[in-house]
Amino acid sequence: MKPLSIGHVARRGGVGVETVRFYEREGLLPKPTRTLSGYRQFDEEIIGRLRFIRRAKELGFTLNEIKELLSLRIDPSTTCADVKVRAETKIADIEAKIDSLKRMKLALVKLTKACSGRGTTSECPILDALDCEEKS
Amino acid sequence: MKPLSIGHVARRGGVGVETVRFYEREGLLPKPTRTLSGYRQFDEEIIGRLRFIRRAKELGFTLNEIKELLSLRIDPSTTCADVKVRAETKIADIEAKIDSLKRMKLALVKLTKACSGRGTTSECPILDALDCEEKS
DNA sequence: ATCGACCCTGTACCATACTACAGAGTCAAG
DNA sequence: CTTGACTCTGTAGTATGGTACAGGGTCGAT
Repeated sequence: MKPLSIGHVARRGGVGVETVRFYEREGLLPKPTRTLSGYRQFDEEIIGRLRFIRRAKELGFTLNEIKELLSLRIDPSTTCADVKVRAETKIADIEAKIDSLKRMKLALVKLTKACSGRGTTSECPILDALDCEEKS
Repeated sequence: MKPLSIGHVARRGGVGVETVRFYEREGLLPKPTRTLSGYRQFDEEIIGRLRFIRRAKELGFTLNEIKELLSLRIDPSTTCADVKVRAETKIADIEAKIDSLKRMKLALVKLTKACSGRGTTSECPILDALDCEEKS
């Protein structure tokens, strides 16, 4: 296998060159070997790793969580169950976010329903609700 | 009305002193008058404004959006309908976020269902799915 | 030999919403 | 008059996930 330049792996992994260097700094990618002139030399599997990162990001994992997933995979003593736990934790996180957003939405919907859409801002129930007079 | 110190409005508004100064810098609060020695002098209504900001944040508005809401309220030519449009836009934003999170969750649930939780990471369907072999 | 495309490091910057100082001045109570 | 609580400005740091240079060096083709 001939080594690939950073530009190559970036293109094929669907990220920018700067992003590859950023991931390397952050420990998501191993330190690659270098040519005599200092150029990074990657091999094919790094492209898979970049795609892994992209997919995990799409699933809502942060870079730190992805780093953990990657280290789980590398450590031979971890089991499939360990990975499953991470995924389940992430599902719970996502559910909590969804609930919170639903509550926000409900509150806003209530406000817009109360609002006729007519008149000036001085009689706007939306702003009034946010105002929440100190009197109370 | 006697003027209030920054510490007072911060406590009563439910935020920190630094946050009040930050909001002032960001244009969410008007520049207060000062004592001869340079201390800020707020009046009661600022506490309401701080609560307005807190509530709007809870509803998912960013500080920039809140700044707009506040300026809408101040500008006498804007109508209640203008505010309603902002609220409806925010509802649509929130719905989009919820949908995106639901898709993430679904994908993760599928993966965890495929995963027996037994065996080593080399046979983990979750990691495999993220891997997405280059062969394909 | 020269040109453009690529690569290197290091630093600074984007948005978001604060938070944490340092180092100084002020105010009110005892 | 001292002490402690409070305030001031200005700067820098937090986490997140990068992006954008500047100012160089290198590689391959012509």
